[in-house]
Amino acid sequence: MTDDRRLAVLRAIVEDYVRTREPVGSKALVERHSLGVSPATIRNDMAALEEEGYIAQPHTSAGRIPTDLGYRMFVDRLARVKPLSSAEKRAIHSLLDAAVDLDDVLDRTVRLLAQFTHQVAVVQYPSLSRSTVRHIELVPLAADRILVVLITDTGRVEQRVAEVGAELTDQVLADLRARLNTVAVGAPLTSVGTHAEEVAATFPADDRAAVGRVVDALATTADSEREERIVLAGTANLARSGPDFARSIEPVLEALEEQVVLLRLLTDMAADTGDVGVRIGHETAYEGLAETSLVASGYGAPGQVVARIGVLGPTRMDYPTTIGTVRAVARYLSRILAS
Amino acid sequence: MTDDRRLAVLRAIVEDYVRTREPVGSKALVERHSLGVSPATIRNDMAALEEEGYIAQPHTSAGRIPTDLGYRMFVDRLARVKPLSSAEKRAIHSLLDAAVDLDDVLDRTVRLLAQFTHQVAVVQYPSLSRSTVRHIELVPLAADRILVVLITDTGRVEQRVAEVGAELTDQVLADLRARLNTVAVGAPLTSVGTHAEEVAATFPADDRAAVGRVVDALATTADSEREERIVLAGTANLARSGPDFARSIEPVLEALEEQVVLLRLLTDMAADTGDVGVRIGHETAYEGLAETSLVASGYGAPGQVVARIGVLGPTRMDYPTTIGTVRAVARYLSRILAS
DNA sequence: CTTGGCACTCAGAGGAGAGGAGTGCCAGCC
DNA sequence: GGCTGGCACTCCTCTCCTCTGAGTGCCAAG
Repeated sequence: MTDDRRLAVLRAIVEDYVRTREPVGSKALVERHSLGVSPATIRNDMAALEEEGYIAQPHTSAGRIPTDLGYRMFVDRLARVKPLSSAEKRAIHSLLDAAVDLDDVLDRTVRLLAQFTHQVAVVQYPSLSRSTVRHIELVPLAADRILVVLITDTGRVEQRVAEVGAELTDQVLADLRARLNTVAVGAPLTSVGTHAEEVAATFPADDRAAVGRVVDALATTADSEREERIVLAGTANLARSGPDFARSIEPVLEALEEQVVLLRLLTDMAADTGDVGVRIGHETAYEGLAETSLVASGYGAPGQVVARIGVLGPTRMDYPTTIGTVRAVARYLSRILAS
Repeated sequence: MTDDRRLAVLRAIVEDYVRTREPVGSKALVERHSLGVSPATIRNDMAALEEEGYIAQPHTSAGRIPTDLGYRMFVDRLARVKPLSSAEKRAIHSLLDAAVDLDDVLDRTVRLLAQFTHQVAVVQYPSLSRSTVRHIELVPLAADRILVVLITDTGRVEQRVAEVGAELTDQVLADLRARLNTVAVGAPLTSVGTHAEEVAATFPADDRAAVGRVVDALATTADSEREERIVLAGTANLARSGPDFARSIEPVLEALEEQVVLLRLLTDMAADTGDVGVRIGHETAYEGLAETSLVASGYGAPGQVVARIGVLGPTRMDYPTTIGTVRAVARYLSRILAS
């Protein structure tokens, strides 16, 4: 028994199961794939694959189903990523090029991804922690209310209103604005807090308190942890995934609302490399996603991942196409943002 | 047969059905509610109620189920709105008071509403069309890119980047900013476009094109139609609604993604009055929501609805508590925003 | 108008049985 | 040694059937 054939069998099982959603048996396998051997031989291979944990039987006298490990093997060694159709490529171009700002780009992207993959799409906003400051603006709304606006190099615009007990003259405000920008522009957001406090310290005691409030607001705005955001689309696709997945949909919806879970997952994977990563079933280490896989990729400047996009669906998804789509969309998104 | 009793029967049917999710029969009715008559009498009433379209039978030899019309009657004439528990009131206070800005307030509100009602909660952002301008800010990002920020009296902050072909000197920009604010502050957003164009026309021809770009960006930002936003929470509650509702969940999720549908619904109802309104089943006039009801209320200054919040759930929901909750949360939200 | 009685209907539960897909194993063959 | 056909076995699934019981509509009497 050659190892090659056993892997071919595994691949065939995964492909057939993904297509039919039914356990696949030895006879059906030889019929659909030209493996050149008899069902009995395949049965031996299957027994071995089961022994090694790549496939499993729902019950005796049923065909085999890939396990998480089986999918893992498939993804790592057997799958050949499918490129996008040219119609899809055109759709990406025409849709994303028409976007007017960051919000719009990400919104269109996530919808596109959901539509292409027929699954739930996730887009993470460019992480504040890896961004640098492009500009800080202070806008007086009333004598004692200042709107603090923070603009990053990735195009994100964050704002917050600071209630500054005392009054701040336009003079002081202009001064503060100028100095903040001098110090902070180009610096990573993570350092904004300390930079800003240093600036605040140089102000006369009279204004110290009010300036402090403004600086606090700026610091919270720049606090990356709190401000991680994600956008979803295609949740209805979950319900369309078929009756076999119906049970799982509630916990998945829950996980989607608990954005924390998703964020941690996205951050964990593909943190290292910018390319597409896959988390299969239990690998997500989250109970609610035990029957779900996440295909995600970083995006941003080459070699510098600013955030991630991904697709969430049943473990029995079509990995080759999904991976291809996620990769293509991530690349195009990166290109758009770079311009 | 008195009309009173027939209505009492209808109320009993609705209440029991909502509680048990099973068709309710004449015998069970007299047992659970002290109606003082025999099952046979009730049967006559039920036949009449069915004749009038308030209840229906899933099949012969099953109990009765309220129709949309039955629920409508229940809501309009039979239900007594249930006030919030004091624990819930405390929860509202402690949670919403801790919010830091509009985004945060609405986010907390929608989560709260979902948690209280165990259904899908919707919050619409304060409509731009009914807001007035509090401030306009122009921030140069680069020589030819201007960030246009628009702040409304309802606390919304909208921004957009304008690519202004030519360069704009700080001088011109400051001038433009000052004049725009002079003209637009306090004016309704709907008039911002025309105001801004008038201002632009007064600039020297050299800058006219660049200024025009900025003004365009401002106008789109103020374009209310495009910028209606809603926030959702509790979609997982849909899946928790029980197996009888499982079929309906996919179209509902779809409707939720098609925010347009929801927006139209919200706008249509309670447009007139600020109080709680209810759309039941087919009354939503949207196929996907045929088995769903929407309970919504306006919020904002008294008599002046700036936007709406609501709850979406199976037609067989507990209307008295849901209405009570939505009303209470809407009122509290209004109070928070007024301060 | 209300009521008890009664015949009738029909969904749903439960069980029996047939069918069939799929398996594991073994003995023979290349 | 690996491959193959044959074969007995397992057990899920589907279908059909029956039976039960809740619930009804109607009627005649109170």
